Amino acid sequence: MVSISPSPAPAGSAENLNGLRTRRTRDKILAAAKLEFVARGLEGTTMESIARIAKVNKALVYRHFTSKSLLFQEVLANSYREMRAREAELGYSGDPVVALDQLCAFTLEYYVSNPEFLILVGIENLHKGEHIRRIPLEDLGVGSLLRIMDTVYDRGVVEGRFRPGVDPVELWLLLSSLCWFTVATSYTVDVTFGRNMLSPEELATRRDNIQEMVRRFLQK
Amino acid sequence: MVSISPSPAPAGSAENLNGLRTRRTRDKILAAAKLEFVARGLEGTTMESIARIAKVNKALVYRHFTSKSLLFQEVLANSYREMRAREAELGYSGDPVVALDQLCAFTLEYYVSNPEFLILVGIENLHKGEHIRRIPLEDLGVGSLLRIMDTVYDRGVVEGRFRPGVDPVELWLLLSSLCWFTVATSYTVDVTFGRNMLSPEELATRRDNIQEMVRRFLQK
Amino acid sequence: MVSISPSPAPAGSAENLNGLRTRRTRDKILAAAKLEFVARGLEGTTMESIARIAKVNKALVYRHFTSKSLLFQEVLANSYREMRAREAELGYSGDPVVALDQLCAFTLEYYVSNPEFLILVGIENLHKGEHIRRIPLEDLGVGSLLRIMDTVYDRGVVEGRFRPGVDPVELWLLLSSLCWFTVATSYTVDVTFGRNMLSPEELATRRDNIQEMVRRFLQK
Amino acid sequence: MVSISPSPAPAGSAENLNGLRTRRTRDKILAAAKLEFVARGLEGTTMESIARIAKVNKALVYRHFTSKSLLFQEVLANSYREMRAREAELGYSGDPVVALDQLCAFTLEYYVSNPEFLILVGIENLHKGEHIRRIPLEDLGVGSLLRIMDTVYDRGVVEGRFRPGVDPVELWLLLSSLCWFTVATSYTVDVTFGRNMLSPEELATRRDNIQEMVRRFLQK
DNA sequence: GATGAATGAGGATTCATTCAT
DNA sequence: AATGAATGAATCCTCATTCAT
Repeated sequence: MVSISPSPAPAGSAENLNGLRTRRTRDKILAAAKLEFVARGLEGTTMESIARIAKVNKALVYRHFTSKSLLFQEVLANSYREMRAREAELGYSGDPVVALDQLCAFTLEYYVSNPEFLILVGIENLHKGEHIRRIPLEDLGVGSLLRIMDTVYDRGVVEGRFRPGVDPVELWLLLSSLCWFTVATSYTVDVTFGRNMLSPEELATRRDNIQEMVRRFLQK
Repeated sequence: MVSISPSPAPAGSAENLNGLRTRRTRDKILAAAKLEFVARGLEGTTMESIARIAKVNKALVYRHFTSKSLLFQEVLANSYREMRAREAELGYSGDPVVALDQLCAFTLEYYVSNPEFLILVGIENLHKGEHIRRIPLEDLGVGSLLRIMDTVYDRGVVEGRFRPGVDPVELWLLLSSLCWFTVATSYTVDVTFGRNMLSPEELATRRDNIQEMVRRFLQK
Repeated sequence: MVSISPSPAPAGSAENLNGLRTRRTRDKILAAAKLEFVARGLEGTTMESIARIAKVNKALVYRHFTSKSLLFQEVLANSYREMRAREAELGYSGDPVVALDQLCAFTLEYYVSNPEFLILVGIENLHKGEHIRRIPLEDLGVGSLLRIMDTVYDRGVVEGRFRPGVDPVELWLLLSSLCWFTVATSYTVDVTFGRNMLSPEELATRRDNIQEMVRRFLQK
Repeated sequence: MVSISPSPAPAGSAENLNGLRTRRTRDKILAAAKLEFVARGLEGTTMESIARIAKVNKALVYRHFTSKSLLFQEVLANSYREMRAREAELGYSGDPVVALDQLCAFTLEYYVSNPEFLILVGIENLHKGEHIRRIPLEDLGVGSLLRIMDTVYDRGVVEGRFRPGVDPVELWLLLSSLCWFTVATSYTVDVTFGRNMLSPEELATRRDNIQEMVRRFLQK
């Protein structure tokens, strides 16, 4: 797992250069791998194509990541980390109802804008979670999200705007469900219902409905 | 799944016997293929293993289904047909609110009991819907479902128990979302949230919450 | 292991033709594999080259023999079988002393003329016997050889020409040792002693000395 | 094996320290290489594993030995040198018959205790002697051995205890053969004859028989 | 309809070796 | 002397698919 080294090394030192070179190579490979895994799936992706896209030698990919499985694991971990980082950046309103709306909007927005994340997670679920299981929990870090859920919900209850007795995790899972499906099943829904869930108009409606639904769910 | 026609054939008729044999062979292959596709994914499944499980020759699989892609398409179509058949069997209450609860419960129940369906659909979405696109629409037949949605919703509106202005399809997509996620992301949610969404207790809570959510969504 | 089918099939029958085709293919592959294993060793040999020499598709080699390791095992088993067959053919003199001479001469001759056998066995010993361990014992069949040893030695003792108390197996191992080294270490002996043990003159001397040595070993 | 020169170097001399370091590095690599070549064969051994075991960088192995082939050549040369050193140490009895017995015992003992030597030589013969050919003859130095053979045999002839007319080299080759086989084919003999030639009891019998055989071979 | 044999095109992984520092 | 990064060429094995019967 790449962690940004906080210790600045003397510029020009061999160690540093090598470190930098390594970092850059790793990142190039990770980017190429993500691209391919998302586009072609785990089995559909070849180490060859990853190497080609990253413009490095195939053997180098192995030197850095040991196997396709571990490479996927790394890509997955990175995707979780990225999402966590985004969440952490967000500033939620002090008004719990507004904050809830923001949360709905952000989640839908994030899923729609980052379908790769859903695809990777979809792949992982089809593989029974065998990769995610090996990722250190802190790398998945849903902690910040749960803190947000807790804060917003508690405040809403305290202010008398939300009914008590709802499990914030459960609440988030429901909220997430509503956004997830929109992206994760867009192709089959498109064909079966003749409805493109990802068109701007549909998305706007969906966002409104999701917000409405969640809001009503918490009303007293 | 194609079920063996119960219509009695004249005993001893070679043609008929052959027809039966063929039907049975097709079904054996389809069953084996479904098993494998669900267990190993599209690329993870080999025609060899399908043939082995179906206890037929590999070339025979080709004779019947032409290619792996078409075989998957058939398996997928069958899964949709099967679900449609189940829906058609259901009897919904005359009370629209109760009917809505039943619909929520049935959908969650069906997804949980038939994760293969979600897996196949998940695979299909990861393949950008390239197979489902080629299935005749009437084979997918969501028609009956939509009729049910319309009927229930309209009655609820007429009876003054549901607010007007909601799109029944949209309603169903939201309802489906809430059930889908539970099954489709169970592995990753298990790891990230340390919560087994498929445990009986969790499922009961989830069902209650889904019903509550949908009910409130339609309240005036 | 190819065993010659004793049940004659109707000529022209598909089953028979397939069987024949299979047999011929197997044999071609086995011959090519033996050639390569002997020339390049186990790791030095590629399945590719075996296929090329046998003029069949590489995948076919796998269809027939599953893996390089099993293919080597088969080649090894065949070599043992061949040698056993040769021994069985031999007619030994009724005079035990003469028979012993014949045995020495035959063994040296066989090793010299079939260095592939020694090479394969050499490879196998370098691999700690991992392949031969899996060959059914009857396929290795040293039985006939041991019967010969017993017979000749016993007669010699009975006739008062050999001293008693020698273990026939031990006797054979010693005899074999003397012939084996000649072939198995010819390259290094050639360089270190500047002596080509496989030249005709050297071989003649060696044969005489081996016979002399074994004869004297059994003298009363 | 190159042993570290005991000649004391001026303390603190950088050059000397470097020389020592170099020598030690070479020796570590050679030791690791021998270990691996013996355990996995020439093709089975990777430069990577040698470097890992020697705890040095892979490129350093190349700096010191240029190629795997040359490294093997060096390991082989060292093994020959080592054996020669051992022989030189031995003190043989003045009684030629006793000396002969000692020679048999020593050779068998040495082969049994140093199977790596036989394995390396076995590998080399499977490679048609391509490495040993490039080793300077004096490094292989069988000279001392031959001098011993000559001395012992001549004395035996002079004393009238050995028959004349035997080639001492031939004599040694026969003697060596009897010991060699015991170690070099132990795995296959174990399986085919169900007899562990390397068990202590078997070894004792073998030693006795070899001595008996050689003794009788030289008797008048 | 059904089968066993055969194939071409990969695909993951490894390895001896070289390069830059 | 010593190292970590990088590479080109294989190598074993698999698989969807076709052929001959």
